[in-house]
Amino acid sequence: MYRIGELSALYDIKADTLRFYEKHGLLSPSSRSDSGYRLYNQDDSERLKFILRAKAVGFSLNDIADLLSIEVDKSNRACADVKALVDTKLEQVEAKLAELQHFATSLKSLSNTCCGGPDSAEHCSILEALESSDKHIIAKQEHHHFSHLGHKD
Amino acid sequence: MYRIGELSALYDIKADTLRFYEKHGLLSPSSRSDSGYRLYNQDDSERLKFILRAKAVGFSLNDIADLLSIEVDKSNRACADVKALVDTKLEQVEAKLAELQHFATSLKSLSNTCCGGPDSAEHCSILEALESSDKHIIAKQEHHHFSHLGHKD
DNA sequence: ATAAACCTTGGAGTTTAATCTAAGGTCAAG
DNA sequence: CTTGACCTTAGATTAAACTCCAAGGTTTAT
Repeated sequence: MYRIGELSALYDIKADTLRFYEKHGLLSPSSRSDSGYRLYNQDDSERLKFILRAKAVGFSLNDIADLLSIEVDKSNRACADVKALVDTKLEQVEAKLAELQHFATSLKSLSNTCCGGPDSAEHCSILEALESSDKHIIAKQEHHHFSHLGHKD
Repeated sequence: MYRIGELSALYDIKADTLRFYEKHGLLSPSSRSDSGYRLYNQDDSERLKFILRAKAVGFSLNDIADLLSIEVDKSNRACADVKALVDTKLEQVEAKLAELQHFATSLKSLSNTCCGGPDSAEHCSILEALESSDKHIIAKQEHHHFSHLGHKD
């Protein structure tokens, strides 16, 4: 069992943030001490980890509440409803994944192209890298027989 | 050349948002009409696309300004500085990618497990799926020896 | 030439997600 | 048995990212 200060320290957030999440229905401590202190158990901690992960990849607290509601009213929802909700979120996640992979490719290409030395960065630009990675994809489609050289997804 | 209303319509955002981005140094129109109307060109439009993509994957406008600054002061920065900045952002992107892949796996497993029918969703939970996908990974790693059980990160 | 639909600015208001403040209760250590 | 670090509540304040409003100028179609 963690008190609010212990759990918040564990995830490097403020105790206030945990109270805020509780007020907004995202995470309630599973019990209270005799004196009213919040007591969080391991499941509560897992749930918090989920919330923080989802937040880190760009979901709003409302989005996260939607996802968590799948658990909360488990037996009150038809499986079809749950599936629809999950599939919608899955589409969002996969769209984000595609964007991020695009970003990662561009950043890598930028990092590799860049001399890394003390010269001016005349040709270093994210936008150029994004453009050239677009072009690279097109080029790859037209020259697929070179695919064994630096194959990327 | 696009006027503010045209560009905002193109990306389904408010004209106010474009003025806000301008005020905060993220995107300025490359020119103005005689009467002072903002005129955005194709490069401006690309830059906006980048901003919206980065936002969608969870970067703050400050983060995005950092990334764009790589372009803005191109020849004023040493290549080494650019490389350091890019590599920092790349680490962030790859951390987000890992989180998202974790999510996508869990959501897929949830979607597959779920009957999708009119029955109650007794066993449908994101948290369970996240847990079980964790366990799955561990199970795979320890598949040949059952000597240690309950190993967790 | 005048309405409708655009645009300008400055400034105020909203939403989301915290974060802080005040006034007090709890608990372990000296 | 008091000091200091913790906790409680309600409510105020902050920061980021918009979003709206008022008062007026511009463009285009009838």
